[in-house]
Amino acid sequence: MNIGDVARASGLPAKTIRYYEEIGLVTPRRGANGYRSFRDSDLHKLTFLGRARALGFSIEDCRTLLALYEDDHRESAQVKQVAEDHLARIDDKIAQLQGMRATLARLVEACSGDHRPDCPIIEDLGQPGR
Amino acid sequence: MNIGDVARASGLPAKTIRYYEEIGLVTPRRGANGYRSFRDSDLHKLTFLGRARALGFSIEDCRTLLALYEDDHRESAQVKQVAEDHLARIDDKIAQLQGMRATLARLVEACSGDHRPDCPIIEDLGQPGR
DNA sequence: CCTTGACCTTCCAGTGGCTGGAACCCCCAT
DNA sequence: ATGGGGGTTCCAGCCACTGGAAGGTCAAGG
Repeated sequence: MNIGDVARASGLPAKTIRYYEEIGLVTPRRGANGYRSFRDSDLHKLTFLGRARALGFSIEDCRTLLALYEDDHRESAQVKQVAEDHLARIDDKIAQLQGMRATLARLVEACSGDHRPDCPIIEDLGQPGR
Repeated sequence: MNIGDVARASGLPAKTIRYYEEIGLVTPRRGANGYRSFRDSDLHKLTFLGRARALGFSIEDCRTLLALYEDDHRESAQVKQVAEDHLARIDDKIAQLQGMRATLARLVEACSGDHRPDCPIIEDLGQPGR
């Protein structure tokens, strides 16, 4: 399979696949013409990566998960640990965004949004604390 | 005021303040020794920026908001528009993260997390579709 | 006067995870 | 021979900083 084929099959852009090769996540062979030649196992890996990335795992997490994916002697506890850590980070992010959202929503609601310059949003941003 | 003073007062790292100067968000004067010399108005701007950034506004949004902050003839509708757009982006992000969270939490729960290799998380990631 | 140490300066490089573009090669159909 | 749709490499850029090196400045203490 050429890069275009695996791109279509995995849903990843060809550019991303080249990048993944560059950082050592996949190592396709090369044909006589210099083209990358992907095996089924490469496609599986790329699909795995696409899915893991879609769940927000970092590239380094993906590297770890991929190693576990390939390792018949993995312990599910290792996988679970990575996933739980990631889950905690997601929760942090959500909490942070919800904090912003709450403040912002309050300000937006308080702003008349008309032709006058008075604006609670600007006023709040001008305040040091909170 | 030197950069250290405004850094303490605004809560922004000195590095960040230099960066903000570089991209034209603040333009402190310079003393005879080459040191940046910040006026009160500069400090106000930096505080404003710190607050806006903490609410997740992009640098470009901050540039716009800062211009409105400085403009006595602004219309609050302009400010509100920027804030509402940002709010919508935050909501998108929260929704996306909650989607990830839901999937991930389900998988984590299903994983026994013991010494055996069988793992629903890895299995799910290995699946092409959702 | 000299040293120390805290402060300031600039410049360069790196982060994460791609993405766009230029310039070029390869292969097949017309 | 030509055109189009693959493929290749390499370089630059995105965002918003952050770290570090190498050096200049200033005030206090010995």
